[in-house]
Amino acid sequence: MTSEVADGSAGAGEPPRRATIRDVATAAGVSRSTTSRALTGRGYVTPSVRDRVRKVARDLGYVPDAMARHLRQQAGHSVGVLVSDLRNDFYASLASGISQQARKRQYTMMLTDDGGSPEIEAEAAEAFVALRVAGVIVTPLSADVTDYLTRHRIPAVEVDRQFAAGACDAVVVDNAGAARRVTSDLLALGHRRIALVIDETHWTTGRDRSAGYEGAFADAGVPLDRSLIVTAGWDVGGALQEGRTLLSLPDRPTAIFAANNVLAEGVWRAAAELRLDIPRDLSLVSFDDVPWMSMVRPGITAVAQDSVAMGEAAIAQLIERIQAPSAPIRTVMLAATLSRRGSTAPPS
Amino acid sequence: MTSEVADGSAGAGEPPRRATIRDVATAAGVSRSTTSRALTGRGYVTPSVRDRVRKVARDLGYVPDAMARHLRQQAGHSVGVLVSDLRNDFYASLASGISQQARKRQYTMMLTDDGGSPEIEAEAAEAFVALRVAGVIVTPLSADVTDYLTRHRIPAVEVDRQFAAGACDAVVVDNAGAARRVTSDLLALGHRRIALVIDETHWTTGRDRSAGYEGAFADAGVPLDRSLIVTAGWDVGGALQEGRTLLSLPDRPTAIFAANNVLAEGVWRAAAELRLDIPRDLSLVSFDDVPWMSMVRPGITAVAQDSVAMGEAAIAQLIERIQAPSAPIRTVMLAATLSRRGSTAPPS
DNA sequence: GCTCCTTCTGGGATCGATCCCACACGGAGG
DNA sequence: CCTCCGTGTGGGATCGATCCCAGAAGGAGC
Repeated sequence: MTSEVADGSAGAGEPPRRATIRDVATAAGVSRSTTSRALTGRGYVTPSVRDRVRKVARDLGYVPDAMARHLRQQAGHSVGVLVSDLRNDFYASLASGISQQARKRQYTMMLTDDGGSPEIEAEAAEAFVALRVAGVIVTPLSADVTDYLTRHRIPAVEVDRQFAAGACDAVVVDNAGAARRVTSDLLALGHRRIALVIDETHWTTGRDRSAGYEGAFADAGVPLDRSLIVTAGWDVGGALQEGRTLLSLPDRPTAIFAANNVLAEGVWRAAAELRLDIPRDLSLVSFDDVPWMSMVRPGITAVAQDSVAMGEAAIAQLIERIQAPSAPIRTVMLAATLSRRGSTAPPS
Repeated sequence: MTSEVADGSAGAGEPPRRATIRDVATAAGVSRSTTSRALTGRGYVTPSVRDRVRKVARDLGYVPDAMARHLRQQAGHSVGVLVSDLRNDFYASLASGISQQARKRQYTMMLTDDGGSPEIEAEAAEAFVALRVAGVIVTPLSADVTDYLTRHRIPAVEVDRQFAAGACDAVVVDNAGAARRVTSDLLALGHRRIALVIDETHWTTGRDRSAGYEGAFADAGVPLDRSLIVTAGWDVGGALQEGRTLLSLPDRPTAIFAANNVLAEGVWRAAAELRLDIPRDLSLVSFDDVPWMSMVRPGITAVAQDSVAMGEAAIAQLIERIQAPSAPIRTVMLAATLSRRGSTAPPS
């Protein structure tokens, strides 16, 4: 970024073609081959020639065409990233972690936000194939994505959710363990009517988190009331709606475990609307520790996933897969930590 | 994404080359030219041939190589996006808006998060040039980026901040007007010691927001105490530190205007630490309305920028620029709205 | 003097898709 | 019968960079 672009002459009308390796070669008085060797550093070049070529390239503002290079080398140097919703703090910081690590490894990142739509997810996957990305990191909405990418020999890593278990590398947190732990804590405080507000229970994160919740009941020998497991979709509005219903029941739950930050926001807003005091009238715990949870009074106890670390782990896994395409498939499970705050108390 | 990838035969060992247009042509029994015309829809093809070619392509799982296509056409179909910090809600939803609009227009998005570092910003710009993106949308850290891109004939649009005024298209909100409005409101409530906590005051957003703040004092004929203008950097920690200092002064301000959501978070946390009651002990207003501001009690009055709309406007502007490279340069200014909540009151 | 090796350079093919151009075919019109 | 035009198809050049290979130049060793 330090040098000037070649600009023909001072006039204004000339076609402002961008400098190619041919221009550099001509200006330096050597062949294209030599120029290429001088710039990439691969192969023999006399030092003096190398320096001259490099200087000329800089003076011309030459930037090699990544398209042409990758076409020839049959391997791109970008990673595709496909997340569900950038406006959700969790995905945003995941993307942020991936972006930083990718850059450190000299990869550029192509990011798409599928908004939870499988059609858009499929389109994005096709775009990644067309662009010949080196690999893809995805928070999948179905098993199709990684299946499709794998058929096209593009390494893929599933993050957060895991659909193609055993068929694709993955980086997840210990959803079941963390869910069991927070539920056990609520049971130990004396709660019995503990609701689970969750997006869905058939897929991976939802399945594991609800399994952990159920497991805690089993551990404690407390019978489970399945009517307290409510699926609330993927937006704050839905969770708000479900929260209102749940908290208006004659025998409303004394505690709620919200399975992610969006659901927690909805439930929290519902409780605020109904003027329920946390934790006196309601204990609330959440998955995904996001900033607002330590700002509201009382703070919300939450399972913290280190999303930046997840992004890093995903990139690391992807790079290994690119370098060793036939190494055994691996699932990395990260531990989750618990941020205890003031949103839980014994039932009154 | 519906079809299978060609897989030679049932065996395992064959080199799994990906299908090219040549394979499609051979399988359909026509030439590459005809195949290209059939698939792109440009030029004459007999309908029966067209359909046959398309079917063959689908059966083979053929996905055209975007690298090769763009190399030939000398024009990429991705837009580069460069934002400061994805973990900040404002930039994340900006990116989200851009992503959605870009996809609608059949562009893919290359996103980089520069973390506030001009070096990374410069690197990213160079990567965009190398990738021959069709255009770039950037929240600039210096005038260099758009200058560099412009020299390389890559259309660029500055969003949020504006460095290269007059040299580059831009989409901004009415920072000065909105800042003046909220400051006037505070003055009208009777506040006189109103602090401004801001990231910096020399660049565009900071300059305009502080100009609005100062303008309101001038309008009201109230003298300004410049010691109450504090620059607090770009992270929550810095703002927290400055907030502590400011709020521990013997004659501490009765109101604070935080110039963005990160600064507001820091100030809010400082006030909470010092057990100051909002709005009784301190009135607080902010720029950037993010979810937590409507969750804490009382809610924080904030200037709301519609970041999704900003993203849309930026893409629209960029596409126009791509289509008309020499049209007059334009700055689009969006209005900001005010979300009034309970965080302000007359000084006690 | 001859071979052999190392160092260095340039020519041309290559990646995959597009697109210009030449040409073939068949029917209409003079 | 010959030309002209519209329709449809294939051959080959092209985009920009890389890389294989041939070969030149120069020094060492026998």
